[in-house]
Amino acid sequence: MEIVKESLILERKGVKPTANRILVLRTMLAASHPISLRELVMLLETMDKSSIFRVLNIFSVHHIVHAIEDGSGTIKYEICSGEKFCSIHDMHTHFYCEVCHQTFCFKNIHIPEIQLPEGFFMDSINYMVKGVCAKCSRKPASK
Amino acid sequence: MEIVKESLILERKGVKPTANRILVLRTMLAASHPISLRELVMLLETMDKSSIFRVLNIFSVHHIVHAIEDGSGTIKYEICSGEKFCSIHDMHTHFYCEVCHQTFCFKNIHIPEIQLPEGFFMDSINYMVKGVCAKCSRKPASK
DNA sequence: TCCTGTATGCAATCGGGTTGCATTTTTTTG
DNA sequence: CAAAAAAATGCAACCCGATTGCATACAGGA
Repeated sequence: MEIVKESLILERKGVKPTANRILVLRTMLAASHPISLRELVMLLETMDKSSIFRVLNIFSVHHIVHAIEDGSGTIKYEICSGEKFCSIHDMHTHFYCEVCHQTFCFKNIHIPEIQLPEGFFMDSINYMVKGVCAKCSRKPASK
Repeated sequence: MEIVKESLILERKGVKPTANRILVLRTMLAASHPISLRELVMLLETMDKSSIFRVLNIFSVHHIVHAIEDGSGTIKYEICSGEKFCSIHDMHTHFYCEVCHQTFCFKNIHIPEIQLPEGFFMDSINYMVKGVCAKCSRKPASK
């Protein structure tokens, strides 16, 4: 329950730990799923959307979070798992439920690797599965 | 070089072959890469954006094209390869070049399958690799 | 304390995607 | 074949997430 846990994370990645940045990081750590800018705006009433946006950008550059596109149209952000940076082997599969519009992390399902053609260099991979999640597939029509 | 090739494709998939739809389909067949609505608007000066948009939607529903999200922020559309519909096994890997902003199809690299957790059902998969393409990696700074 | 660079909030803008509605075109029907 | 109905299209407007310009607030160093 250290108060400064977030500060340490930020400093270790070379980001000055301002109050807002700690706030964003703490909120994202508490969230159990990849989170959108919109959600963060709702959760952080004290912060402006643009400030959150800029914090997320800084976090991305410094490999504190990475963006995932789940096909919902809005970008989701997720805390990087690796200490140094996110390598392919740290990346995992994501699942987007078309019913409840939630994005799930399958942390234990790593992305299968492929062999790229000559001359192509990889920066990141996104393995997105769309469908219906366990909860929504259980209750057919709960509108 | 059959004039009615596109018509046949459309009819086989249950879509009435109007002039505009044939036009869109022909343009997409001619394009060697997944194409965005924006590109289609530029290529098809006679058609309105909303009309192209609606044609693409109809095509999607009838499995003539499918949408892929390459992480560029704009949706790309690609002709379905399968006769009947696009199954997982028809799906292939895509590559988005962060330099030239083009999306490539690796038609011969099929998406490796994963095992979903209990209760999760799959509709579609997107396997997106981001990085630098062969052409852009050859010429370092050609701005 | 003063100065400088960074961080932040506010408001405006941008752009892709989408929709409402009137018009045109096609199909159906008498 | 003409009238009526249905489908397709174009135009303009709208929605909404993402992004930026700018003025202010703040932190750290001289």
